[in-house]
Amino acid sequence: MPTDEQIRSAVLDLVAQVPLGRVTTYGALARMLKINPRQIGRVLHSNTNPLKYPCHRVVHHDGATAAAYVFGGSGKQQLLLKNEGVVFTGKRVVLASHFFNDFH
DNA sequence: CCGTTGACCAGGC
DNA sequence: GGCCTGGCCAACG
Repeated sequence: MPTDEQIRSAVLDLVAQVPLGRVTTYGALARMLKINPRQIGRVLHSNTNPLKYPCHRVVHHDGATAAAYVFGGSGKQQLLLKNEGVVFTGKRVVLASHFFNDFH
């Protein structure tokens, strides 16, 4: 059994792999690590380190941005993503063209 | 110890 | 797509 510390670093490691202009979802990460999606959110929330881990590239399963993004809310997260060239349809990311799944 | 909460998700309407 | 419901499970008070 992996310790929660291993889980934590595994999540952050995966997030760090998401390239510029691409995104992934909480659920996708959760399935990869065989854990509950809520744990993903917990890890990202308790480890706000935007400089090292691009947590703004993690969105909801439907492409919606995180409501409680620590840096300034979903609006700020959208701004950061748009800044990387991510295309939106209204309030949600176009997952069809930006979803990243080629993890190591 | 226990009820509540929450950076979620899938299914049904 | 939107709204509700139930399930999930660790963290918090």
